[in-house]
Amino acid sequence: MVVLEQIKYYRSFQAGQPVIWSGDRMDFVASVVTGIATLMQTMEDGRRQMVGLLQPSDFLGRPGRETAAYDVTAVTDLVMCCFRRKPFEDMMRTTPNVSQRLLEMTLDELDAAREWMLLLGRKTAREKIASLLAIVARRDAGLQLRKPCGRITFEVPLTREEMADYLGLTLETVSRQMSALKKEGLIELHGKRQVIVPDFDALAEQTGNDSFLV
Amino acid sequence: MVVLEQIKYYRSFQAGQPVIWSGDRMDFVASVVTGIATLMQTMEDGRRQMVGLLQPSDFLGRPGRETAAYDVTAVTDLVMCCFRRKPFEDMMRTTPNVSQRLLEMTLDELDAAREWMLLLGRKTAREKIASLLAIVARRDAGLQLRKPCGRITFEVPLTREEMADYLGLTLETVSRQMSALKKEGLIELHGKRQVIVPDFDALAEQTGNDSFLV
DNA sequence: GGTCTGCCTTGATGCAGATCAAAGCCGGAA
DNA sequence: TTCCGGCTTTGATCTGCATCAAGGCAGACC
Repeated sequence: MVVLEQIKYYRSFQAGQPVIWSGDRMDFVASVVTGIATLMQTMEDGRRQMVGLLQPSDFLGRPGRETAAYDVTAVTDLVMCCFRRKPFEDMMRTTPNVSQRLLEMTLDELDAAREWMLLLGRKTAREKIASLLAIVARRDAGLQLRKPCGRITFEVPLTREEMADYLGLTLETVSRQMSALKKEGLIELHGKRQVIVPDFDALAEQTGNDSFLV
Repeated sequence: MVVLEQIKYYRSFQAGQPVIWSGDRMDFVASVVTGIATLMQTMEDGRRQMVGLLQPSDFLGRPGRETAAYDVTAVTDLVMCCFRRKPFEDMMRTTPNVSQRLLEMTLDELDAAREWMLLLGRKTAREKIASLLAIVARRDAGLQLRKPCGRITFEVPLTREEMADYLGLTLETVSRQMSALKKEGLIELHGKRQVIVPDFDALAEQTGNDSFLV
C-alpha cells in the first residue's frame, strides 16, 4: 500500500458543486473521505434519475474507463481521496488485494442497485419514501454501532427534489408523502432535514420489504 | 486455468424450471453456457421485479456468499457451467486473473443495472418497450457482428409477463404498447415472439436515450 | 374433429401520482 | 426592519398506467 500513498491526493468540493459531468474525461479514480455525492443520469429532456449515492469510503470511477459515465455532484461539502488512473491501474495488476477489495465493493453496489430496481419498478410512493428513510436511519444507527430500534433521530442529507430524483417521483409527491407519514405519527420533522422516527419497526413495516432484517 | 477445469461440472435446466430460490443455500458459482435465465426479486404480496437477465457467458453467484440473493429461473432451456464455491474462492485468492476478470464483468453488470434504474424510474411505458426491443435487437445484431441498422429480425425470448416484470409494467400495458408500435409500423410481429424492425433508428428514437450510440 | 391450456389481446373503468398553480417559510443581505 | 431567493407545502386538476373483465388464438392431446 506504500505505492498507493505515493500517487494519492485530495480534492475538496463545496455542497452543490459538480465533481464531474457525464462524458468528461476522467483520469483519476477516487474514494470519498467525508461528505456525500450523487451519481445522476440525465435524459435530453431533463428527466433525471439518481443511480448512486456515494458516502464515505465509497469508490468513484472505473479502472480502464476514460470518461465519466454519470454526472457526479457534491451534495454536502465533500472531500475525496483521488488516485491518478494509470498508476492505479498498474497497481491493480501487480497487487491482487486491490482488485479483490474492489470486487467486493462493486458486488455490494450491484446488490444495492438491484434492491433499488425493485423499489423503482414496483413500490408505491409511500413505500419508496419509507424505504429511503429506513435506509438513511439504518446507516446512521450503524455508524453509532447499534441496531435501529425504538426512537431514533437523523438528518436526511437530501432536498425534496434530490429525494424525488432518487426515488423516481416528483418533488411534490415526496413532500405529500412526508406530510402523510408525519400526520400519521410515523415520523416527526424538525426543520426540513431533521427526522425523528419514534418507532423504527413501524416505519420499516411501511417499506414493503419482507421482515426487513439486517 | 487447469485448476478451474478440475472443479467444474455442467447442469441443465428445462425452460421454465427454477435454478435456485432466493435464500436457498448455494454452494456453487456458475456461468451460463447456453440459454437465458432471469434474476427476480419478489415482495411478500407477489409483486415481482426482474433485476437481471443472464445470457451466455454471464456469471451467477457471489464468491463469499452462502445463500442465493434472488430467484433464478431458466427462461429457455439452459446449460450452466458450475464450480463448487469453496475451491473457486480458494482459486480466486491464488489467481489474480480470475478476480480481475470477475471485477470487469461485475462493473459491466453495475452499469447495466444503473441504465435500468433510469428506465424504471423515469421512462414511459412506450420508451420502456422500445428500449427493451432495442437492447435485444442490438445484442442479436452484435452476435452477427454487424451494427443494427436498416431492417432486422430477432426473437424476444420473454413472454409478455416476463417483459412486464423486467420493465416494471403490467402485462396488459406491455401488450398494448406492442400493439401500438405495430400499428405505427415501428415493428412487425410474426407470431408472438418474432419481431421485425423495419428501421432500427426509428425505433431507437422512441427509447428516450440520447443519440443512442454504441 | 373437439376441447383444454397457456399465452395474448382488447375494452371499460379507476386511481396513484404527475402536472399546474399558488402560497408559505426561513435565512441572509441590505 | 424589509426584501429576496431557495426550498417546501398544499390545493386543483389531469392522465398514464393499473385493474378488472372478456374473449381470441394456437399448439397439445384426446
